[in-house]
Amino acid sequence: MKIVTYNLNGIRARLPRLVEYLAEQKPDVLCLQEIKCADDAFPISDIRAAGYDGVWHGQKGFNGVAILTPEKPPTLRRVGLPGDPDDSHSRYIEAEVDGVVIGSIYLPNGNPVGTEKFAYKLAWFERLREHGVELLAEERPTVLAGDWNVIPTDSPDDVFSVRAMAHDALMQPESRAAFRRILHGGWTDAIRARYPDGAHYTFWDYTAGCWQRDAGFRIDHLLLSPQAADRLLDAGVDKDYRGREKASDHAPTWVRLED
DNA sequence: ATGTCAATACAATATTGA
Repeated sequence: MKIVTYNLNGIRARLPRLVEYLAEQKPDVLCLQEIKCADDAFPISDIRAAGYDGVWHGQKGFNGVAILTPEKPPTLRRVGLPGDPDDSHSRYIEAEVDGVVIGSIYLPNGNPVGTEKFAYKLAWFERLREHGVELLAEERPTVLAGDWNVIPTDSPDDVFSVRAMAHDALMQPESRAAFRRILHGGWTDAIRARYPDGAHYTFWDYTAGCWQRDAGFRIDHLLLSPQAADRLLDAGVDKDYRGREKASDHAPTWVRLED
């Protein structure tokens, strides 16, 4: 079972990449982020024409998440993260696929540091941790997949330049502590479980020739519950999609679980 | 600081968010 997370950076602008990915990789579950479209603008007919269906939580202009599956849509469990009824951002959707619980996450970027945006990021992180505790209590195979907007460590395996990114919200001690606190609650970072070392970047900025000089970092993560981690066969990044025409700035990142 | 991009408001460019 191949479960993928892919921050599209605009589903309409990226429709050729999306359809191509479905045809070439045939994921069993595809979690999307930054679809950047309202619910009624979601291109479901194109997705159905590609043999997939889905559930989505859109928003005009920015944010927006979805979960796609072959043939029929997954069983929707939740739209939006609990804990703040005033949160208007579309950043979380949760569904069940073949007995596996899947959350598609678009965690707030949080830049610039020291503003309300950074405070919102940390608050959202904590709400996600609390929801994760509820999910773990179910003791089921569960995957929280998405753009977590956090670079876990200073290692060159996680970030091309500590100096260049030092003041970014993705690298702040508070962001990392929030991520670690979730991991320490019992979740497994799939890429690092499969590959303790080695650069597995998932994002390369459009500016400054970052892709051409491999100036990337690792922010798209799949966190596994113990019941999912027991079934982990492989994990990786489909890096070549970043180098294609009209590419997203993220690459699809995936796990394969034993059926 | 950006060698960039997408979406929006608006009507050719500026703003926002990344």
